[in-house]
Amino acid sequence: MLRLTKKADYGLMALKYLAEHPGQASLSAKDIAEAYRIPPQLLAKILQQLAREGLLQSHAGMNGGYTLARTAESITAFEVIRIIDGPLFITSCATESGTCDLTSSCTIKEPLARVNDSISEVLKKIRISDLVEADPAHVRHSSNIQDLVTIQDQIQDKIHNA
Amino acid sequence: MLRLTKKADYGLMALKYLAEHPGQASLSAKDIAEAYRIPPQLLAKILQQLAREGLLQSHAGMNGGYTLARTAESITAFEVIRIIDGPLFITSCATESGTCDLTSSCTIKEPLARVNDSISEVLKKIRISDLVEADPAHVRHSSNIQDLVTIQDQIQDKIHNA
DNA sequence: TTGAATTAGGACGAATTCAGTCGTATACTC
DNA sequence: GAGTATACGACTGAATTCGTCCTAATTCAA
Repeated sequence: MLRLTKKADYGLMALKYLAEHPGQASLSAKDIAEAYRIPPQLLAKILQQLAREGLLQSHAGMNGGYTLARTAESITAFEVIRIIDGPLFITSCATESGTCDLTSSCTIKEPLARVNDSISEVLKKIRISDLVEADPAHVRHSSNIQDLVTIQDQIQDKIHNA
Repeated sequence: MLRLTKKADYGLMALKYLAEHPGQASLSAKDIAEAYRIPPQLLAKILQQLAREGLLQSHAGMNGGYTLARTAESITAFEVIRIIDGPLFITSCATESGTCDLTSSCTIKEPLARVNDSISEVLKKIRISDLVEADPAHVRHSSNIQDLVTIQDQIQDKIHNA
């Protein structure tokens, strides 16, 4: 099925929310959880992870909470997913270095490693700021996303004409 | 983690194996399972699924087994994965039509739906025949894969120069 | 300085998904 | 009919994911 975990989803949503409310003082896990109806304690742990990895700045105590530690433009979906879900491997046997550590019997992995890379690259192009502007009515005009769509078309054409 | 299930892996491996042995009469699930040290009964079910969906031609009885129902060039990794793992959704709430069926609270989904599309496209470019020629030493010259890599570079450039 | 709000984080359990097995029926070949 | 396969549903155990609970530690403010 190749899907993100809910945690990663929640993490992206939370970062988006923070990016949407830049003026305010820090927002608590509870605030964000209520906004999206996410289990608060679960979200809390996700935010802690993101803070530990330097994506968020945390602030304990009264009126505490989280703020983005970096700009929304500089945080990619790839980073977020990687922090929350761990390294992304499409195959079940690949290692971080890119090769398969099973027996030589599995030779499928080489091309799939490339798929893996492609997915990574796509995710690296998606920034938190892209999520913010992603109002369904206007998303087609979002520059970065549009780039991806365009290039997707190029791929189509290229293969088609091959 | 965003990974394929073992079943999908096994399915791809089996198809690759069949594509590599075109001359022979049909190969049994047991034959293939032994070649890759996969649990035979598990592989059997996977092959049954693929046969049901028209990717394989099955043949019961003595000297029976499976053969590719279509050419290795015409079967894509996307199809295989979809048949085995079901529709591929990167988000946990997306529907087959592409939109999110949760409350409006989750607005992340639009851009991620595009990621989803991108991944699908990449997987559609990988054909079983690509797996066959994917000897590590020569994979870089495999035309189709090379296309992907090249286009990936184009994406890099395009974004970089934006 | 006390108390409420908040982050930090470990331990745990429930729910779901995945992997693999078993048993039985059916089809085909010899 | 015997032997070899596929077909397929039911089931179990393992792994993963999801979510909760509990207990600190931190910070602010009255």
